[in-house]
Amino acid sequence: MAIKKRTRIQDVAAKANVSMMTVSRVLNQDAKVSDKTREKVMKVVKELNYRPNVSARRLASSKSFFLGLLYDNPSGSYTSQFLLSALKSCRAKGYHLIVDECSDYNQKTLESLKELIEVSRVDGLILLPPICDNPEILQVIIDANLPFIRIAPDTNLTASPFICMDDYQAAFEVTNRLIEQGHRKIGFIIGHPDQGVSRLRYQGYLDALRSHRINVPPEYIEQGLFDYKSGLDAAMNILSLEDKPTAIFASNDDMAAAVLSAANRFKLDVPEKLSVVGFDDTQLASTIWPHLTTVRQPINEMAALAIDLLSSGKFADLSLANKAQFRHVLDFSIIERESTQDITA
Amino acid sequence: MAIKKRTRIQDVAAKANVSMMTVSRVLNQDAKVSDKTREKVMKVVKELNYRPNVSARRLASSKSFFLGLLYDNPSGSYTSQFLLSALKSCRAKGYHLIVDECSDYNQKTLESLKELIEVSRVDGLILLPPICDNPEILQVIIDANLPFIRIAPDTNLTASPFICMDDYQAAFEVTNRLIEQGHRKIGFIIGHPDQGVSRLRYQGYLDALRSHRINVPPEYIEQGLFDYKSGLDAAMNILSLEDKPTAIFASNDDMAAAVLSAANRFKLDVPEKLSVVGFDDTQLASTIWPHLTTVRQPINEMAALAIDLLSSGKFADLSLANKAQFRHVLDFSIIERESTQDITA
DNA sequence: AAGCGCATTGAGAGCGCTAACAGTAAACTC
DNA sequence: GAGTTTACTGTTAGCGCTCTCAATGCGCTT
Repeated sequence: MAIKKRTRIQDVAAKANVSMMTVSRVLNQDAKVSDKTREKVMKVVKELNYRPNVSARRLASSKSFFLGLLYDNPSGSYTSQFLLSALKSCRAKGYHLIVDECSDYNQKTLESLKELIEVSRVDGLILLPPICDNPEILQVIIDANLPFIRIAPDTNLTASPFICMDDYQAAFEVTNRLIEQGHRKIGFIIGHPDQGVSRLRYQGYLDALRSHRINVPPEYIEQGLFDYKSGLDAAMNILSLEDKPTAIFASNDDMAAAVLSAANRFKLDVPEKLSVVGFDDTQLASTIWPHLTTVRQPINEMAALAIDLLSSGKFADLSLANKAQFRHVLDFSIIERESTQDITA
Repeated sequence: MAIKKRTRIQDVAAKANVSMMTVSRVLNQDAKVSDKTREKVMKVVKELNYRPNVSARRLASSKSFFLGLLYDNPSGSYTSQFLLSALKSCRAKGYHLIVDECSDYNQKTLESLKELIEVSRVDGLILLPPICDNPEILQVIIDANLPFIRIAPDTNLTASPFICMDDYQAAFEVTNRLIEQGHRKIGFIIGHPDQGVSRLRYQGYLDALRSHRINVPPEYIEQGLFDYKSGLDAAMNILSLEDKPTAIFASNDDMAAAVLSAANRFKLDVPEKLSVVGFDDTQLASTIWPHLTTVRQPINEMAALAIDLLSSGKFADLSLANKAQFRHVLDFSIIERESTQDITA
C-alpha cells in the first residue's frame, strides 16, 4: 500500500491556479489578497483538506508556532484540565505547546524561562495562577517584549491581557440559590487570605445575604486556608455551635469536602440536615459522596480563548495594545449535585 | 540588541572541522562514525550548547519526531501526572507529544486515531490504561505497524512492550507493614472486578496474611468498585461488625478516603482506633485528613521510560522485536503518612 | 499620452536539517 | 602489487514553507 502523501501548498496552488505565495498569504490572513482570489483559494483548501506543515512553516518563518505554558502547582486538577484544553486548542491551530513547571521558584526557574524565550523562541506565553502574579517572572517576559496572557491574575492588571471569571458574582449567585432553597442560616468558610479570589467570594456571599436582609452571626464565618485540614477545623467549629446553620458555603471544594467529613462526625446527614456548597468543581467534587454542589470555572473556554488571543496576533506587541481590551471575563456555571437540598417543604 | 542566533549544525561542523553530515550522524547515533570523530563532535556540541532544530529535522527526515499519547479518563490524576512527565521527557529528547483523548469510545475515536497515524505521522504511541486493552484500538495500531508502549495493560501482553509495577508485591508489602505494626485484624476492600490489578492486589493481601498464619474472617473482606461510594458502603459494612478490624486496606485511594469518612461516622479516630491504607498515591491521598498511607506508583519513571523506549528505536518494528524484552516492571514505593499507626505499644 | 502610485501577484532564494549517493584512504585478498 | 572490500566522511539535492523583491495591471494625474 502506497503511503498517502500529505497535500502540500503546491497542490493547492496548482489546483487554484495561483502561486504558492498567494496561497500562503491567504492562509496567513495578513497580506492583501483580493476577495475573489481568497475565496477561490479557500475553496480549494477545503476541497483538498489541506493543512499546512507546521515544521516547514516554522522553519521558513520568523514565527516559531510554539506557545509556552507556565504553571506552578502541578497537582491541581485545575492545572491539568487547563493543560489538556490548551493542548487541544493548540493542535487545532497548528501550534505546539511547551509546558514548563515553575514550582520551587528559584533562580533556575528564571533561567528556564529565559531559555524558553531565547532558545525555543515561543511566540507567546500563558501564565496560570499563582505564578501569573510573580513580579520577577513578569519582568523577564516584559523585557523580552513577548505577548502573554494571564489566567485569573490578582495584581498588575494592566501588564497584560488576562482571562478570569466573576468570582464575586458566582459566590453571590450560589448563595442566592441557597436562600431560594429556604436556607436562612448559612455558614461560610473564607479562602486563603493571600489570594484575591478569597476576598471576592466572601464579598459575594455577604452581599447576597444582605440583599435578602439576612443577618449572619459572626460565629457562622470561619477563616480557612483553601486546604482540607483548615476546612475541617473551620467546619468543626461551626458545627459545634448550639444553633447550627442549615447550610455551609466553603470557598473551595477541598474545604467543602472537609465540611462533609465534619458533618459525618456530627451525624448530620448531607443534604437532609446540612447543605454544603463548594467552589471550583475540581475532581474531588464528584469523587466524594454526596457529590458536591459547586461553581464550575469555565476552564476549557479559558484555555481556548488564551490560545486564540495569542495566535491571533492581536496582542503581538503589548506596549501598543489597547489596555481597555485586556479584560476577558468568562461565564461560570453553578453545578447542583447531591450536597444541597431545598428545605422549604 | 541583536537577537542571539541559535547555533546551527553548520556552526558545529565548522568548529569541529568536519562536515555537517558527520555531525548529523553523531547526533542521530545510527551511522558509523569513528570514536575519535564522535568525541570531537560531541565536545563541540557541548561547548556551543547546540540543540538541533526539531522542525528542520522533521522536515528533512522520514521521522516525524512526534509521539502520540492516548488516554481515556481525563480526570484521573494518574493521567495528568503521566502526561506532565511525558511532556517533560519529550521535550528533553526533542520530540513533541500529541495528546489525544479517547473517552466516549466510538467510531470517531478510531478516525481520530487514524488521523494521528496518517496525518500527524507520529513515530510511536503510548497507551494508558484502560484504553491500552481495547482490542479495536490495538488492531488499528498493529495494522499501521507502528511501535507502541502500553502502561499497565491487563491483556495481550505479547502485543507490545509494556510498563507496569508489581501490584501483587506492593499489596503484599503494605499488608506486611501493617502486620509489623501489630495489626492482626485487617479488613480489605477489593477493587473493580473487571480490572486485573484488583485481583493482584487482593492476592498480595491474602498471601501476606497467610505468610503470617493470620486467618481473615470473610466479613472483613468486601467487594468495591474503585469509587468513593462503593468504598463507603463497604467500609460501613466492615465497621458495623461487632468485632471490628484495627486496620482497613482499600484497593485504591478513593475507597480509602471513603473508609476515613465511615470511620468518622463511627467516631473511630484514625489512626488511633483504625489504621487506613490506600493505593495509588493520587492527589486525594494528600488532600484529605489524615493524609493517607498508600502505595505510590512510579508514574514519572514510567513516562520517562516509555518515551525512552520509543525514541530509542529499539522497538521500531514490533514484529521483529524480542517479546522477552517486552516486560518492564518498575519499583513502587510505600508512602507512610498519618492514616496508619503502630499499635504494639 | 506619458508618468505616477497603488494594489495585487509571482519568482527565486533559503530556513536547518538529513537521505542518498559519491568519494577517499586504509586494510585485506590472492 | 593490483584488485577488492571495509570504514568512514563529504557532496548534493531537496523536505514544504515564507521571505524579499520584482513584475504586472489599473486608475488617475498632469
